[in-house]
This record gives sequence, C-alpha cells and structure tokens, in this order.
Amino acid sequence: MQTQTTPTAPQSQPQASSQPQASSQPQASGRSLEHPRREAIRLEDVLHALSDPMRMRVVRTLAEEEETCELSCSVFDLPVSKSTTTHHFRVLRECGVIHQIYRGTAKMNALRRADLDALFPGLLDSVLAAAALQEGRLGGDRG
Amino acid sequence: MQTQTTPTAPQSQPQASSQPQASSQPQASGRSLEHPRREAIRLEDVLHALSDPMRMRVVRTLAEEEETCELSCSVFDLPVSKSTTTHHFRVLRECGVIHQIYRGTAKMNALRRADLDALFPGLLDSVLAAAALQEGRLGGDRG
DNA sequence: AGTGTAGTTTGACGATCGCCGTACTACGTC
DNA sequence: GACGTAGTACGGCGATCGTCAAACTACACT
Repeated sequence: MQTQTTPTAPQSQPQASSQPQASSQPQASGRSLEHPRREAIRLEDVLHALSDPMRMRVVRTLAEEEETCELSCSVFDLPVSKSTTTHHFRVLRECGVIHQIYRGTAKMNALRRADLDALFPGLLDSVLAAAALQEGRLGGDRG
Repeated sequence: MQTQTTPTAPQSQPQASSQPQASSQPQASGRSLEHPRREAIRLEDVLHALSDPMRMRVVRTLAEEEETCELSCSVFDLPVSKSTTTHHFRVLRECGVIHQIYRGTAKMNALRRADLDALFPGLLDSVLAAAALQEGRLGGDRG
C-alpha cells in the first residue's frame, strides 16, 4: 500500500516507482494526472458533471464495481469515440468525482467516495439511488 | 383550495377562475404555464438545472421559505437582468423543479418538493445540505 | 385613460459543450 | 526495433448556455 494511492485517500504525488518489484501488476508510473484537492471540489461542478448521461453511466458503473476499487477506461465501452471518452473521464477527474492513475498502458478509475461523502454527505448515494429508480421507472437499460 | 393549485400537488390545469371572489389576494388567472408531469421529470435535467449558481440560489431560497409556499420572482433580486431572471425561472419550471402560477402581475414560485421527493428520495435534501455546507466551508455569502 | 410594476419575447453575443477524426505519445510484448 | 494497445492533444463542427438590451404584454391603481 505504498507504491499506489488508495482511492479513499487519493494524493496526486507522482511517486515514480522507487522500488521495482516482480508483481504481475504494473505499477503506477510515468505520467501524472492533476486532481483537485478535496477542499477545492465544488458542488456545482459535480452536479454539472453528473448531468451528462454518459458520465452518469460511468459513475454508476464505478459505484456498482466499488469493491473492485479500480476500473480501466476501456472496460466501459461507451457508445462514443475514444477522444470523447477521454474528454468525459477528464471532466469527471477535474471536478473531483473520480480519481485516475496510470497503470501500464491502462488508466485506472475510481470514485472519490470518501471525499464526496465528506463534502456532501448523502449526495452521491441519493443521486445513484435516483438514477437507479429512474432507470427502473423508464424501463430502459441505461440509456 | 379550488381556484389555486397547491404546491404539494401541482396540476397544470388552466382553470380560468370560474368563481370570482372579493378576496384580498388576486387569483391565478389569464396566462397559463406549462409544467412537466411528475413522471416526465428527468434526473439529468434536474442536476443540470441545479448546476447553475443562480438557479441553485433560487432553489435554496425557495426551500428556506418553504412554509410561505410561494414567492414572487421579484423577491429574489438576482444580480442579472430581468430577461436572464425569466430565463432561469423557466429552466427550473420546465425541468420540473419549481411550480409557477400567475397571481395578478406577479408570478409565484414554489418548489415541487412532493414530486421531487417521490421521484428522487432524499436528493433535494442532500443537495440543499451540500450547498449549505459548501457555503459555510467557503465562507462566502451565497456566491 | 394614463402611469407604473412585473414579467415576456426576440434576437443577438461570446463561451462552453458534446462530439468527431486525425495525428500523436506511452507502454508492453514479440 | 517493430508492432499493437490504451489513451492524449489538437482542431473543428454544430448545438446549447448564460447573458444582455430593447420592445412588448398583462395587470393594478389612480
């Protein structure tokens, strides 16, 4: 738990893999990503980020798979181009909703639940519940 | 309780004041406003509406003054022009966040709390709490 | 009828948004 | 080194957004 940041306490230190190990999993290395500090996360930005169906879909998937801790961008398979996918993940990161790190060629994503719950208690859960309720109500599958 | 709709169960019937009465308060009359039905309210539209600081400010004021039931547009005194104010209230109404009726020259506004609570339980409260928390955190007055 | 108040409508503006394709970089593997 | 994979950066496109000013409508009051 030292060469990789935990999603519950993300800090954006570059931390250029000082101890190489023969683990099967590649380490976070090379490029660094900018994340807003917890105190810099703004409610209006979070609401704006979540108001896009594509990004809501990402956040819901991340929340469902929360015990997995991290998902690569590619597992989402959004019905948009690669560059648009990059754009949406960047919006989510820059507004503080998700945490991203590079791991080999992949970029892993995790919800910043601890930060969001601390700043806006209950908000994420009620949004997720609302999204699930609405999906049931409209009967559609995530569209 | 028949010539005016209640904010807790708003229906958008025109209801053109069939029984005139000498009450001190002018009745809802004349122009009618379109409101989405409860089932037509979409989470993404609500989140988008709330992601604008000006509209969030309106919703928070409406929530604080909820026992008053209705507030005219003019009491808000937003730091934007009249036409922009009209625009923001229209966005809030069309996405189902507020209910509006004409009462004389004024247009009265009320939160559609019953509808929102039914569709998205806890969402409105956690958003309002988050906004209050953030205001305290940033120390600013509603900005 | 005239005046004032409250809000609307229209059209415009610059900014942002969501989306794309193309060209590119970084990494792992053969 | 060559190749494939994962994701980025750069522009560009049309649509939407927040904002405004100007002209307008609806109502109340004198």
